[in-house]
Amino acid sequence: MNLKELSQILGISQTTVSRALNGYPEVSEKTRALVNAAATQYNYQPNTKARGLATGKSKMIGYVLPKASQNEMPNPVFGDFIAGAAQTYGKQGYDTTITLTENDKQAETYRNLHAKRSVDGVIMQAPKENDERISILKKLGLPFVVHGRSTGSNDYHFVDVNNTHAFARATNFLLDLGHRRVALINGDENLDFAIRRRHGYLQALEDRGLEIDTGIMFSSEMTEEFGYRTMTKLLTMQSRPTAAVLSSYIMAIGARRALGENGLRIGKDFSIVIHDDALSYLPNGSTHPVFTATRSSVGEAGRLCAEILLDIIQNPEQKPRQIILEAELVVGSSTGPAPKHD
Amino acid sequence: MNLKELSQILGISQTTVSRALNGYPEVSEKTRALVNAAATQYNYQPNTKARGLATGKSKMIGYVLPKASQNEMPNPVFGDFIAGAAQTYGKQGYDTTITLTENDKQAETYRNLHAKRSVDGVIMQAPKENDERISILKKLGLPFVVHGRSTGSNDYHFVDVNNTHAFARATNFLLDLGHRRVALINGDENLDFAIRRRHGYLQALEDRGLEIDTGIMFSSEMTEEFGYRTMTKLLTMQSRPTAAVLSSYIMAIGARRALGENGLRIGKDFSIVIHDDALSYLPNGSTHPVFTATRSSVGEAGRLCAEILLDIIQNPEQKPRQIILEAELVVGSSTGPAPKHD
DNA sequence: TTGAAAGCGTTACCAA
DNA sequence: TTGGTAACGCTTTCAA
Repeated sequence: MNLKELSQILGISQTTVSRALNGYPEVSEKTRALVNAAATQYNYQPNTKARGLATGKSKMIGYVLPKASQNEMPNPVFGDFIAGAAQTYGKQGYDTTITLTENDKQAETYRNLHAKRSVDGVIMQAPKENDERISILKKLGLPFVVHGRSTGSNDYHFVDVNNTHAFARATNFLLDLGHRRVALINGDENLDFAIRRRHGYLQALEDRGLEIDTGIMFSSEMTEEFGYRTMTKLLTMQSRPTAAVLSSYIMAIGARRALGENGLRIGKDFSIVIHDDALSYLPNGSTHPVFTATRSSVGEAGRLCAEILLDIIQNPEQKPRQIILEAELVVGSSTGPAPKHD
Repeated sequence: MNLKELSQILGISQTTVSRALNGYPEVSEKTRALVNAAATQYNYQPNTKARGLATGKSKMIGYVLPKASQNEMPNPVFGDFIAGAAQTYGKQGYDTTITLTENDKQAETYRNLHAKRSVDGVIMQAPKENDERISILKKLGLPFVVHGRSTGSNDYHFVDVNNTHAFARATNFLLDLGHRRVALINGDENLDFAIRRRHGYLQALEDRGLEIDTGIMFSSEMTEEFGYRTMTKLLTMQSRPTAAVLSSYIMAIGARRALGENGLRIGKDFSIVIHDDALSYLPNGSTHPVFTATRSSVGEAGRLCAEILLDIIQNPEQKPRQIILEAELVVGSSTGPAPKHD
């Protein structure tokens, strides 16, 4: 069923039918009622492409995912993120499209997306320092919102978590318990968020005048395996740490395994604090000893990104909206005082 | 840059330019070269909507996700699934669109997607028994491939894992070790895959004439929490099982925690076999003791679904292609013989 | 308040 | 081998 057919059935011009359906005020209530009834009856829905062509808008939001991060992106974090956003889009009649691309072809992908006019705006994720994608999007004039921040430029819209603060607090939490050697098990420090987390960790140590030991600071792709290997390594050190701050729940699972294998009990022999952006697989009211976690809701971030993006699509030329969310501190049962050690 | 502008620059008609770009044979090599050069130079990309309108194809594949399954879908499994597929789409110039919808409005969403002509085909996931979505998609004439199967009808394209076999084998594996009371910790048995897994488990027990005890068979949403609670419950039973088959890795993490808290060692005091569709966060060559796992690659399934879908979009009226993948059996180090018990 | 017609950027048909 | 033109299905301008 298309407009032409519908208007013929009704014996009214396409113009009027279109106007009635789109809520133009100049349509008489009588015809509007007629038209709406018929539209419902025949389940008429305007052809997306035709409408888009006529209006110059595609009503589509793009997400570009680099293939290289297949282990990183299509994980619970990304799922939560896009789920939070999709809801907002849906309400305003926008759809979501995902494009997978080579890691080094992201810029090109954005360019093409724009050239083909297939999206009205995009969300950019996982920025690096001085991320080139930002300048390209700016040059293209394609509306975009960044999830995260890219140190280096400042005039773009973003939603980020206060990673620095979250990690400073997490580290302080352990220092307050009396720990003096606290390890850092961080995500890939090519990414901006991991750099900030590191800063927070270092800041907390420096504030107390504690010595920095890069030998107990680790950074890599956030996998269970990396958590396991790193914790195993930590435990064999001669002057071994008594606590650690971890950059994701999945790494913590690996770390926990390593502790278990070495007969160490969490909170007794070794304390950890985990930061995770999602923790979505842990339902509320969980009996899980989350140890001590700082958690940020990536779903919330996704929703905020979506709202800002739709707003700037509809009225551009706003000055950058920049939102920094505070991570929530969840104190569980398993982080005890510093064990006596060495 | 659009066709008109490009053709004016070249001093050639739009028709010819379009033909050159689309590889029509009747274009002279000279003009084709000219056109291609100019297209590259100006980064001309045909407007998706205009092309779609003219050709009647949208070059879009739809994924409809029910909100209710926010804990279920936007998880590693879904991520892997869509990542595998997106690659195939990309190669053939298709894009992917995701629509989030209320759980009970999925049928409506498919209908609208079709009415708006915004997709050429869809992938359907997580079928129930006699899933109504299948009959609706058939009625609409919208090409679709199901990831999984829906007992009840048979004339549709699908890619599924042999869940029955995987679980029969997993159970037999434990029975072969001497276990006689093997528990089942399954996913939500409203879903077809979980029903099949249950069948496989029961089959293995029946084949040996063992008694079925529904008191040690559990089914719910697959979360760590459920794994923890269930295992805890199992361990307090007076005639407690000595082994269990688990329906996902995330539940196994919870189960492992329960075992640890009760001082039981996996493979010594209690054996488990895990089935998981993804295990993507466990890199290859992992030192992780996957215990014993049967694993199926959901990425592979995603790719196959994508290939079939593109094929039936291009030439419909094929008889149903139905692929059943065998899960891989990964034997780790931690599943020991049946512990002496009671 | 309604309608005719132009226009959005392609592809595809028919002539040349 | 090339070009003019209709058609895709909608919105929007202009007239009535």
